[in-house]
Amino acid sequence: MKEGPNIAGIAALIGDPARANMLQALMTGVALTASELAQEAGVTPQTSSFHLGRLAEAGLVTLRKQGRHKYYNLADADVAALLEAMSGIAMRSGMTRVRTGPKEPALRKARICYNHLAGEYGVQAYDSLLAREFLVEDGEQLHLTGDGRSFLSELGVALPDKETKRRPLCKSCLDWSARRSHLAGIAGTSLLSFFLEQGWAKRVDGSRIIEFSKNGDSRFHAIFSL
Amino acid sequence: MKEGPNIAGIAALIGDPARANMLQALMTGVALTASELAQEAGVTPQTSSFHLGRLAEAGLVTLRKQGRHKYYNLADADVAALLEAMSGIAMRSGMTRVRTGPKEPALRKARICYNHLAGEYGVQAYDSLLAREFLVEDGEQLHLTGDGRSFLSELGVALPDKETKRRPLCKSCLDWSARRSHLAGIAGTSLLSFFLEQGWAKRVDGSRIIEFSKNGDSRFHAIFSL
DNA sequence: CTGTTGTTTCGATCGTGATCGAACTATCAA
DNA sequence: TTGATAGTTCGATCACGATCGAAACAACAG
Repeated sequence: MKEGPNIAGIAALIGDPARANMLQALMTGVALTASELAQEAGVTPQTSSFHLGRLAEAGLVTLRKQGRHKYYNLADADVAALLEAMSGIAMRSGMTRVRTGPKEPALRKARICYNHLAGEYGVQAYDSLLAREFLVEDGEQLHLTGDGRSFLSELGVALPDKETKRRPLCKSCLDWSARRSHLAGIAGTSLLSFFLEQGWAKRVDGSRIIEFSKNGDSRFHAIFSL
Repeated sequence: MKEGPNIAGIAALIGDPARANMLQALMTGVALTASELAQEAGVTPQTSSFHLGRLAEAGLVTLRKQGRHKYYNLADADVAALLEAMSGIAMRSGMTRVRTGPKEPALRKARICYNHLAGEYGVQAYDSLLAREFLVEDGEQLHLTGDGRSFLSELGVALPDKETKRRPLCKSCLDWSARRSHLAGIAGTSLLSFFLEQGWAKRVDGSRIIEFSKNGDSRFHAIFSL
């Protein structure tokens, strides 16, 4: 009897602890199999299967089968952004899990968000590109300028020739820790890949933490100074 | 055993149909009493009280008592933004309520989001202010320029002298229908009030729809042209 | 003081949905 | 073929949380 989209539906979906754990695990950006996600959520494979079915049905995750495995991913950067936003509100509501480990500071510094770089490093890169007008904001639209394109290319960051509407080259994503935007979209993904390939940074075990080496850190700040 | 904020907590909170209805009702920006919200959600006052207690505890809503009434509001523009983002995903997931009424087009055109203007009109105003550099983006920060301030003042929009960190003058809010940003913050609130006071637009019953009069429409487009 | 209305607390009920055991279907490796 | 691993479907269980009746408390109007 009420107008509007069914908020409660997706919220209830994310509201289950097992599913929430799965989604958070997928925030690392890596594709995970059903059983890995079961492990991650602390449930048996059957229940995992049940939950993943619901998540896929709602379009929150996508899957591609490969042999006898099914690899799951977050459906979209939008979904990732939603989860980030929710993290932000959960944070300040004091609804942190009891054990707020020592990992958290590291998470604030640099972490992976779906498939791009977030945290202080992510925000700094974003602001730096913006300041030099390598990146321009136009409403919510975000565009890479000609200068910006050549800048990244010379650096060695791989970029596709042209962008489509479905997969925008640049996109801003809200950050729960810094309360600022950072770079998402294809360019964001490529940039993170670049850092990892150069060995300037690497992932920490199965968490979302990105750790910069001493060398990588100075390189990063040289390139993305303000 | 897991790091990070408890996403599942707030999601579960929003996931209950009754609470979701309440929150959506509060998206109109008006303060509502506990019994009005009970009506809105289709539950008895007791259950309403129960739910509101939980929502307030989690910091999703705030309340101020006035006599024997308790007026509830969304806690924050951030909460409103989260609900908007969720609407967006619920939309495209095809999780709309069975009866997708004729209201929806009107909602896309212009609607109230917490306490500011959203929809096509909101986006246009935002873009227009940005194009004339009355508004500048700086990361996620948003600033009103001197020109912008005098522009709005001359128009007749009331603005406070200075902004605090807690209540920023300008803020961008993501739009589920247009997938763009629109203006939130104090300036956004004042702007909407201005439209309503001038009689250029008015609310439709208890919904989120904002309806512009023929005169108001032409005035609006004259001011916020692109 | 006695009514009326708004809101809350308590207790009991009841339904929905998460969970797992068991059995079943795929895919691959010998 | 046999065996092993990944994933699913079915059915039954079980707990949590939403719900409401009854009764209390709070704020007002006579």
